[in-house]
Amino acid sequence: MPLRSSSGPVYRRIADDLRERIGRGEWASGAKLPSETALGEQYGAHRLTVRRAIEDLTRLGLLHVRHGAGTFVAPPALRYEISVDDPARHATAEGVERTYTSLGIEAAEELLRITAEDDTEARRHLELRRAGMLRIETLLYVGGEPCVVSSTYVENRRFPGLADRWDGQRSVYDVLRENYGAGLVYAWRSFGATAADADDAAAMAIPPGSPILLREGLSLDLDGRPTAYVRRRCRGDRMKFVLRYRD
Amino acid sequence: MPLRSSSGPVYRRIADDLRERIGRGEWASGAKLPSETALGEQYGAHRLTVRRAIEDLTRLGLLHVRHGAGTFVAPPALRYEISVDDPARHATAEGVERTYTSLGIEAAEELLRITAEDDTEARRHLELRRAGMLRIETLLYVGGEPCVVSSTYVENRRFPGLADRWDGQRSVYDVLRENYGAGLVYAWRSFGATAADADDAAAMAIPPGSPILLREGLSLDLDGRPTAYVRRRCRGDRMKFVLRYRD
DNA sequence: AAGTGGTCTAGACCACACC
DNA sequence: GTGTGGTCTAGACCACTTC
Repeated sequence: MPLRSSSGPVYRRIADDLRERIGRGEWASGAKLPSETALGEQYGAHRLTVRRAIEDLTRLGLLHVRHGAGTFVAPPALRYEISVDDPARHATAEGVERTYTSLGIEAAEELLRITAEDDTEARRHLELRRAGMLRIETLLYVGGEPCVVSSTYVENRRFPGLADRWDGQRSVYDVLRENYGAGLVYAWRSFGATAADADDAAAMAIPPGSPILLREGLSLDLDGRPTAYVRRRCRGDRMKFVLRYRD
Repeated sequence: MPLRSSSGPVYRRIADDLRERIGRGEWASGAKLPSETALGEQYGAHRLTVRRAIEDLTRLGLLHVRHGAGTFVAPPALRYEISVDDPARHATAEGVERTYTSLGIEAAEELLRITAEDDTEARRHLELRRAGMLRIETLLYVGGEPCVVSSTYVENRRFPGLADRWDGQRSVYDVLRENYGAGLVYAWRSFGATAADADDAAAMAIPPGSPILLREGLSLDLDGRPTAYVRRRCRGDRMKFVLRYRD
């Protein structure tokens, strides 16, 4: 099989060709591609060269690879749209889980771990003069898939015994509110993009390096004191935040 | 040199070790690492295995590779913070360039091309019953670096001769306003994450697969008719959008 | 010209999924 | 067990930067 695009490295020409063949419908959504070895024979290229093309298309979200099973055409990315438009509605910081379920999206939050771990960014935002933070890590399943890893940082001495009072069933915000009487409102949220590190990748069952939507935020207590800094890492192919100005 | 972390693939252990050595200050920010071959000898691994580790760290933004010159420790990512908090201030859709310069950030927009190219997403948002769109592609330099690739879609027949009236010096929105009297306001904007494809990578001088912050938006004319759909692809290591609720 | 990263091939072995 | 992807080595040649 001759490769059409005449210039550039072989792996790119293979990627372009695979892309076109998928676009033409040669393999339907969810269908299994030939093995890497077989594709290598088709293109007259080594398996590793084909592999490089497949890796690139995987990061772009066009393919999905399952170890031992095969390489598949990824279904069109279904992105959950989360509205962040109405400051009033979001003045009260609520848990991620509720953010989704209130939109009619099936979601469940799981507590991964609570550790005493300092983070320079968190410390800066919480305006702490000395160390001593708790990091609460949770994993959010959306539509049955692990999609969001959250790290919430709070000052340790403001929430003594927090780890023990956790039943794993309530959101971070609810626990802070109910056990410590801390009312929380958002100060700001931010949106960025980064790559999945090994931990993110393992937690969300995606290849390392996959696009991640980085969602940070700071919550204040009712006295206006910085209280909780959260850093969420969301699967880029599943999440989307929308800011509506008018209909 | 023995590798510390005892489990997992070699390339990950090398990546972890390099990360730690950078953290310890063995190489300062901007400093040049040993060549891939030399690192391979240090770790007793093949050059390609080292290379895999370097690729991962590059996507994470810790390293920066220059073909023919070497591998360098990337300076801490400087992210430009763009406020999207005040709907009133942004009611009038303005060009990207002005968004940045009004924040005191050096920015310059360059017209790449105008083509007649249909896009199903754009067509849906613009609510067009039939094909016939213009795609205006621009590249925004921020702080001297190419950081944002924008595609703006408008209905062709609403803006006849648009390509000819372009002097390349004004923003898309200004051209639409001044030449066609189209007042524009934002309807919504959205934030997502994806990977750089080959085109994005070439335009912004980043490796393919790098994290990209995807910023879409729809503008309406004063009659409330969908008029311009824009899709911006921003370097994930340079951009950050902030939504402020209160100080 | 020398050094560096970019690409490609060849072949091997391992880990996992499915039958 | 068989087939699939995941990792690793060996060695080659090319393209680019730097001198």
